Amino acid sequence: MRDVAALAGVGIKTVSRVVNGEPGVAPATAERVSRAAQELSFQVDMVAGNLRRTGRRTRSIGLVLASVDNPFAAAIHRAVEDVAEARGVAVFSASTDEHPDRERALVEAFTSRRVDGLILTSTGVDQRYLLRELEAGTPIVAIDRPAVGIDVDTVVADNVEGARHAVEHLVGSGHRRIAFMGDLATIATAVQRLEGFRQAMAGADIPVDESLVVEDLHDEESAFKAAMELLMRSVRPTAIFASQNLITIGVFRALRTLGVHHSIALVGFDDFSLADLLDPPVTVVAQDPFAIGRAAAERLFGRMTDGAFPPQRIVVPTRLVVRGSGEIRPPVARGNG
Amino acid sequence: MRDVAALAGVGIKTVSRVVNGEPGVAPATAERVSRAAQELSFQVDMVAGNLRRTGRRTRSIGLVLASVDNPFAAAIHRAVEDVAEARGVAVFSASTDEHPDRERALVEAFTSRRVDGLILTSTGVDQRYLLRELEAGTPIVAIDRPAVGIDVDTVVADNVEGARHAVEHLVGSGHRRIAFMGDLATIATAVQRLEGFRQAMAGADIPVDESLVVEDLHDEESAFKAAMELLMRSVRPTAIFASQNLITIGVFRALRTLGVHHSIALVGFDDFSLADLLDPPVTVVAQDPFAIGRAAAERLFGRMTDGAFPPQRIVVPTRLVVRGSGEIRPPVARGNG
DNA sequence: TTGAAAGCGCTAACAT
DNA sequence: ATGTTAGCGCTTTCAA
Repeated sequence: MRDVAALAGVGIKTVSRVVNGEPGVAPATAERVSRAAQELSFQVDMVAGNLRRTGRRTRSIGLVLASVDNPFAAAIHRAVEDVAEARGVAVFSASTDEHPDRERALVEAFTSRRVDGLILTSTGVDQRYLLRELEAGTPIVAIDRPAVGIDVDTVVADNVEGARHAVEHLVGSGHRRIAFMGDLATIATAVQRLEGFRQAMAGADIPVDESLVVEDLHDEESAFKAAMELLMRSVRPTAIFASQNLITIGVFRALRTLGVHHSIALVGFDDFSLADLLDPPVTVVAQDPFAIGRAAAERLFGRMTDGAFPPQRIVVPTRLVVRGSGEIRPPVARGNG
Repeated sequence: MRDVAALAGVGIKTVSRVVNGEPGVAPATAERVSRAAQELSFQVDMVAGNLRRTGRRTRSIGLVLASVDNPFAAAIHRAVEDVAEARGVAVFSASTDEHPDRERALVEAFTSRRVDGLILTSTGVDQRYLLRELEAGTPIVAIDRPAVGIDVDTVVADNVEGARHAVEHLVGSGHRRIAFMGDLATIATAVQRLEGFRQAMAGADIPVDESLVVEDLHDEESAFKAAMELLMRSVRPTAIFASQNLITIGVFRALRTLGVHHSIALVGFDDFSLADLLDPPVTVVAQDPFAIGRAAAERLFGRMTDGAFPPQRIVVPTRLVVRGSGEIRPPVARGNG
């Protein structure tokens, strides 16, 4: 920058003004500076600027996801990127794989790089370690799940309502023996979806058979095995509510493997690509990950300019997508099934 | 850091040594410093350190993808992250949507933040604007497609061979009227896959009917429409080779819509989730995006420690996954069909 | 093993 | 409209 200033015959601050598009430079001077910068193929060093910039901003944010390689998270990622890019902000991203230790390490990697804000999919244990950062003025937005022990903006799906809706849908088709297949109980959304399941059952005066409640699944494989086990019992469910993407697919594979995909109903939480082309097409409670990501990013940037109001909780609605698998009716009841 | 030094009663450099785990500090001193750091809840400011650090490293890299919201790119992303994380390096990521302008803007956003390296999915036009950065010592690795006009490490799939293999597979089932449905002709992989298609046809002495070669598709929608048009002609193909993920799905939807999914063969390039559960299950040439991402990241970090050998070209093999749709035989030929 | 001084390249604050 | 000076918080260099 010094060299550019020398070549253009101006002060260094003028160069700074020009390359940053700040006002208060005569067009002719600006032109001269631009030419000199071009000549020397000068590029600003934001790292140096970050050290002194107002508010100590680095124009970067950190995005902590369960895994970048996961369609739900990837859609959020894309939405966040689009909002950030429009503001000239770069995005660091990383994956926790649901490990609290990894979450902390990633957050520290980001905060030590002085990100201007953090969007976090919490692993659900305890986020009080973020208190200092929060007090220091770094905005934080929790997505998909609330953060524990800190009071921050939160953007989540209506997990309880969505799950209740799904189960009510099954009940409406006449099902009473409905199984719940859930994700890790450390994940807040998994717990909430189970709560929605219980609410729907209670609302229909159906006692929950706890042997039909399976938790701590996390991938296709474990869901497949659990569903196979469940479906090979003497008394099996007439419908299954799967609380997550990969679990839905694992359960679907089990239904197909046992040839009962046209006789046992299935509703999944979270939509997935090609669900409509399967046999039967899979009924799901669709989330809107783009809306979640966009809302989170907008909250985050909103906080940066005006941090003086209480944390908000934004609930993004879900939508039941009726496709077929969820409309299969139970076998005609004899007695009190 | 000054405060920590004061509290621990040591020099500032000693604090620096301790928090960075550098050798040459007496255990007792280190302990005292650690305690003081804890007390003041001190966290290093990497941004400040970046200004002076040897080699001007920032311990961050930039990853430019077609879109982070795309299963192929997301898998690459995850693999890159895992390699980087093990080295304490943070990853900036962003999406070009195949726009050269956006690519440049993103690359500049990253280089002005002084990333230690760049992994780039080029939009295929011209990457000579990276020459300066390259000469300045920033390692660059092109993934999925070569970069144009600069000589850098490159990690790609064996597009020509993979496509040829797919088409040979169709020819082996007796097909002669084989359609090619390709991505944007600006994308190098699309061109290479068409080349593989032509090689296979030439190898089997089958003249290519250019009316069956469709290019410039890019998403499900456009592929669906193009396939519908193709399949409603009086003389239609007996088999289709789809050169990309979303195109394969779009074509599949068209086959289903017209009820010809059991009579017209389909092979796709790039595997996708649930391909095995469709009716018929879809035969594909599977790529290995994790291997591509891992190889690219390892090349990148390799360059950082030893940049003195010529750029390498790493070709990650593909694999034909036979599932059903690609094994459908053509109707019995009468005459020279 | 430890510390003092210099300075990375920029931006802020304050002249002019 | 433009320039000057100080200093961001660290790491480097070099001396003790």
